[in-house]
Amino acid sequence: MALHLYDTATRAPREFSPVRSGTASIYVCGATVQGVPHIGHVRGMLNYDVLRRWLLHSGLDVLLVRNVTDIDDKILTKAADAGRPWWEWAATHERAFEKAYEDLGCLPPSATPRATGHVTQMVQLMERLIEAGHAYAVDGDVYFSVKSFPEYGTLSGQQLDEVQQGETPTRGKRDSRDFTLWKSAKPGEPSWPTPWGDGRPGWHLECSAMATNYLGAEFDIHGGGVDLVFPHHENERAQSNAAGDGFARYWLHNAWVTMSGEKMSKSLGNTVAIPAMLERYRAPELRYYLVQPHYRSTVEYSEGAVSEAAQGYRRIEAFLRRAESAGTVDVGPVSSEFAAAMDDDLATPAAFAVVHNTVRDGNAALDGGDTTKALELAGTVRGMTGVLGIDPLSPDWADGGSDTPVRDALGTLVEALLAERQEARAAKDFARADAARDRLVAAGIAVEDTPNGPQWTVRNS
RNA sequence: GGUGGAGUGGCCGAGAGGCGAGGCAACGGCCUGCAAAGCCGUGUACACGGGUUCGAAUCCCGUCUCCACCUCCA
Repeated sequence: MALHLYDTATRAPREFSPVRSGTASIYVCGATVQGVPHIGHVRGMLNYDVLRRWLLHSGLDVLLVRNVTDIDDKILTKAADAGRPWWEWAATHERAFEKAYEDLGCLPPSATPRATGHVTQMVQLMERLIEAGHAYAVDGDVYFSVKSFPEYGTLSGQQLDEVQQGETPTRGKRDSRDFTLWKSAKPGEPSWPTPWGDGRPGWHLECSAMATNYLGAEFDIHGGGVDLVFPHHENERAQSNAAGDGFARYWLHNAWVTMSGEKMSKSLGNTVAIPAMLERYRAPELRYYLVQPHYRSTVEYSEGAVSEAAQGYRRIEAFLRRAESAGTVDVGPVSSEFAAAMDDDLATPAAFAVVHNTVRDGNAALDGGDTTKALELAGTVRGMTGVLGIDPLSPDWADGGSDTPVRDALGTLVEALLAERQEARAAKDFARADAARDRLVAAGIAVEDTPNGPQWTVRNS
């Protein structure tokens, strides 16, 4: 079975076949860098990271472009409120987003273009649109003429006559539904020169210009959150197709993270910031939580659900650690059930079920002394969790070197207490043995007796 | 008003006409000095009311509730 992806434009899964054989090109709408990343932002990007890993695993070369909207009304407003330069505000939050993505194991994009760096491409696109009669300039503003493009609305299923019109009708528009490509300069705001006067980019235009600049006039996949379907992606598609570009062949949209049933968003103030989450959970645990549900299903955030997910991750991790003490665990091939699940529109819930079934079989093999089989199963678990980006044995999650002296010191102390406990156990002085274990547990260290002697781990939550 | 999505066992979360995904929690068993981990076992859930069918959580009709987009949003 070949990979099928659900395409918003056709409302059905379609077999994936790339424009250029051997290469998959993906454009994902990245963040408007105006604030701190929350788990909703990251959830979407994680979904595309899993898609990318699966495409890579399938033998394709993958180009993934994730843009940065670094100029926008909100950035200007918030920076002004904070008394900071707009460009500094944007750069600061861009770094915060980059860090969150990186911390959670997103592979680095092929490019992360910023809107402010692509004004030339935007001007060129507007020139083409104006020439073709799809756009017009009025007093320094440039608008896209919605009526000039009959297919407008087909991506989102909106009927043009039913589209509610914006509350603030801009004068100069020929039709109130026309959308802004370029905004004329206002006093005190940053601006760039164009043939129609100084101004700054409209949101929709920048994505069209950047996507085609890096991926070509026609590329494979355009992704983003469901909220972007209309108007953002509808507008992008209209602009680019009207200008004669084939643009995206598949439109993917990920669902929300909600909290108490409502969309997590800055305006509602119900966000859970990534840095705060990473203080309480390890990155792969949080990633497990966000990647296990299907990408088109809403995830209802709750503290309990995250810690349950963390438990699930630890089950996989514990199996691989057990296997490691029995022999070398190399990354192996994924199972056919896993591949079938991933090919079915990235059915990660089914893929996780396969992983857990394999873990169970692997644990049973270890219990039964069948080391060869156990190591083989552990290898496939690594292969599968690698595709999901949560391989517990991946160097990505290894502790940094900075706290190595601390760990060594801790290890020495723990080993000393464990030695004392072993001594007491050997002497059948179980009260003293348990006292030693209790001291460790109280300090947050779990002790497990294994055929290879006692093992200890720091329990961080 | 238009468009799209959702209501599943104690919890999370899949599935989509028949054989109870998977995880977490719980209980029993094995193992263990005791634990922990692991393995084995235990659950008849699909918003409500009708209908179709040998058979429905899955199809049809109706009802209720919730969410999202149409303004910035992953």
